[in-house]
Amino acid sequence: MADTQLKIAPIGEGLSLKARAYEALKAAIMNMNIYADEAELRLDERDLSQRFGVSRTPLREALAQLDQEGLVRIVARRGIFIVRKTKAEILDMITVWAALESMAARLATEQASAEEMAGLHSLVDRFSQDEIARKMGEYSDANIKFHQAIVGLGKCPLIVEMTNGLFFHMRAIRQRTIFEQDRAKRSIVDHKEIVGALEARDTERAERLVREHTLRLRDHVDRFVELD
Amino acid sequence: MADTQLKIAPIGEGLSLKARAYEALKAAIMNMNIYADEAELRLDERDLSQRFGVSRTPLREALAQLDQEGLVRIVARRGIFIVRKTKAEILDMITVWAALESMAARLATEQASAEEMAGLHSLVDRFSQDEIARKMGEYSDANIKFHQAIVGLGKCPLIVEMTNGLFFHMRAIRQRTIFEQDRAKRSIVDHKEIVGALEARDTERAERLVREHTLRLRDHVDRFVELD
DNA sequence: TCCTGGCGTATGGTATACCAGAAACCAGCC
DNA sequence: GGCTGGTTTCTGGTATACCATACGCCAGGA
Repeated sequence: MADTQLKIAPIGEGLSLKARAYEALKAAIMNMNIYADEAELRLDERDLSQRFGVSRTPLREALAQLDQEGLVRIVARRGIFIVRKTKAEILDMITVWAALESMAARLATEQASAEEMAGLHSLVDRFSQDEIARKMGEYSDANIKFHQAIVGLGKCPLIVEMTNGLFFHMRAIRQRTIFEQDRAKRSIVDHKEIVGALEARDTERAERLVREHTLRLRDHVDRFVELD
Repeated sequence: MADTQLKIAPIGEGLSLKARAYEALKAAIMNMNIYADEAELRLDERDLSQRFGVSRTPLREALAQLDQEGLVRIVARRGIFIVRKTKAEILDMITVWAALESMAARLATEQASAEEMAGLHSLVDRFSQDEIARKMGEYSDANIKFHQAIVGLGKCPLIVEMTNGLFFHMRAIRQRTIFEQDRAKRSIVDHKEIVGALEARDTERAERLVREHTLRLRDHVDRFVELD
């Protein structure tokens, strides 16, 4: 299996301009704090096409895709606007997330190997409670990684894809760190319980714990996060 | 509240060519039995643009959208192909459906009014068991309507939107009537139980019944439907 | 001062021409 | 006869010019 084959270097990026524009725009929107008051929520096709150095055509296709995904809204002859999710929409996304991840947990108890479970276990252990206070910043990422890991163990590509979309939209909110804050402590406990249920192959319990955990986050956001 | 206002007729279709092309293509694909052996799965931009009487630009945007939704697959310099879902993908869609609808049922027990529940009840009663044998053709539609009704009662627009997308993809398979067939009888019983749990506001039970009902369909498809 | 209507401008929508790569086809050599 | 190389053609990708409309500006009149 040694590389007797000649591996040609990837000359171009290999991606279409549309795809590159899409990724660039997505990244740009993600790295922008769209909830800041002074945020410029309006985009201009011609301006962007100049800055990217491509024509409007591939750019428009990329924007159309972002529009369909709900990141921007294109209004004919008015402009293209970066979408600020309403609180209700955020809550709905968390609800769907709960539904999908709990189903993934259910599947994981039937599909995942012992090794995969072990990997999950270590992911939780790495963040023992006392570390949290110091690593609060990192926690949010680790938290998402944990949930994505569970989703992955469900072995259902569609669920993975859909939750990735949801997580992306959430990242915009993450700026408002209130999101987890003093929920971190509780989360760790929840996560340990969840891993326990998964490893015990307790389907019903794993599903229930995951659902309740995420729905609790939903209630938390509902009560303490102010958007709109 | 009488109409003292002058209601102006909608002069044009009001829709962009892109939107119209999208709808037309979607309808065309839906009405086509893409699983027939002789089905022409290849589309041509130039040919379509001539037949629709619009230029390639709006057509391409419509196709790009269909591509993103998974109805077609665009391959650079190769062609545009109508997608035949694999069996694994169908099963995954049913799994997600189960996850979303069971969550909707959960929400419905908390959100839906008594009147709405009654509406659901009548929907089931209209299809008593003995009628089924005769109306087998209609059953599939009624079945989907029932499930959509439950999803609607959850009052979560995102779940509604997502399940609609899933149902659309399923319709292509419906041709192969095996889908329900001798499951109709069992379905009616299940549906009545589900309505019962919803009306009793038994959150956990409603969720469980809906999930199990749909996962049973999943297993049925897994065992008896042959695709690919 | 405020309303009104014309008109210019900005912006997304559409049409069209051209580009580049892949596949099919064909001629020619071994 | 079959493989090889070029060449043609078909197809999606990209660039660009033009179109149509929503909005703002401004002059004019009540």
